[in-house]
Amino acid sequence: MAKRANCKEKILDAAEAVVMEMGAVRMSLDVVAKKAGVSKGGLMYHFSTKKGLLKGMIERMVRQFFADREALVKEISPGKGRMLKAGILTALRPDEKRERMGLSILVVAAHDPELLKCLKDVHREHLKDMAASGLNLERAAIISLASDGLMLSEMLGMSPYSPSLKKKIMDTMVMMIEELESGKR
Amino acid sequence: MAKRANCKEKILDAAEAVVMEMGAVRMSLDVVAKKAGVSKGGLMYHFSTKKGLLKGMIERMVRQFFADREALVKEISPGKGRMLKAGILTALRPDEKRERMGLSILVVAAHDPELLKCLKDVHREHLKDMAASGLNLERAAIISLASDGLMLSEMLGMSPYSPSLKKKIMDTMVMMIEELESGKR
DNA sequence: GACACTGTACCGACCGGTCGGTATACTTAA
DNA sequence: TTAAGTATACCGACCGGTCGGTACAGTGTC
Repeated sequence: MAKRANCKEKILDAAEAVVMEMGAVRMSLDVVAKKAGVSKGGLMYHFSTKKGLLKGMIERMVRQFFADREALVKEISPGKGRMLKAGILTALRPDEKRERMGLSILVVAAHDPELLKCLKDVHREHLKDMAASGLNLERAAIISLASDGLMLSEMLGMSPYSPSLKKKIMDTMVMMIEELESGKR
Repeated sequence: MAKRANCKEKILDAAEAVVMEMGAVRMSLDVVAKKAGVSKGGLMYHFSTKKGLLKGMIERMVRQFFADREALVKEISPGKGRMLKAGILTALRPDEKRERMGLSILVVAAHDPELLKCLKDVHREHLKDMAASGLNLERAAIISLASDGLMLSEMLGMSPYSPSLKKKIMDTMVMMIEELESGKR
């Protein structure tokens, strides 16, 4: 056969869809396989354990986040806070991809929290970038954390912010980064 | 008999401990019962379904958060940002109780996300308080979100911040609230 | 025939939930 | 005083079903 270079992607998509529709604890291999339109054997061929599937989910998520940020950063005028802005705008962009990203974190956290260590590495690098950017570290971290908080709250379905207020908050975040850039504090 | 007013509490403690030790998906009724030192039947007597147990977990968590904040707010000098400060300091106080609080959110999110709606209500009320406080709403929200972000990141084990940096970040948050109070911004 | 898969049947552990039963304390009323 | 009845708290065997994982016999393509 060999026509499926994207078979793994299809399975990963299915896994996210299952989590979205049925909840994190109900993401079993059988239902993911069915959703992806492959047999259980087929799924096991690509991901030999459930842990492998979970790992595949976060790794793809991280890859996708970096790719999206990469694409966005070009549209932002240069400055010390450019990367921070791009990160926030990427994480908070209101689309289904972003929603699925949160779900991936949730399933993995529920099943095998140690797999999230790779996200810790991502955050650590992010922190290093911030420290090197010349912005006030604590204040930059707070803005970055606020973005995480908003994303995570939405993923848990407990964000009380309307889309319009969310938009205003995002604008204010960008403004605060610019204040940091100008040293105004 | 009647000596056990705290039997439910004991079970809730056990449930949190199980999540902490074994992960959210492994929190089964059998192991919670064993951990609590009661039989399965005993557990089912107090919480007739798993959903009931989960509900008990978040409800206790919310109660505890408010009680702790209530106690803390008295120690903070009056001002428009008093409640916000107390909330942040309560959510971020580094102790085991706080750690367990995050875990409760995680299990519930994994098993039955709709039970988190009560947290949405809590946040909504919090937002109303902020709007009424006279502080700049977007900026106050950002600080509050940063506190959520830090707590949630820690709960997921993906916070890259050292305790000392975390402390500095918390201090900066308090400082920013005071800037907001003085209308400097 | 080697490779890249698919489909299905199956395993044992574990899941949430039920059920019949027990022990103890309190209430009632003959 | 005591026997009967009621309510509360708890036990643990058990049920049907689901889980992650295995085994293996195909199947179409190079």
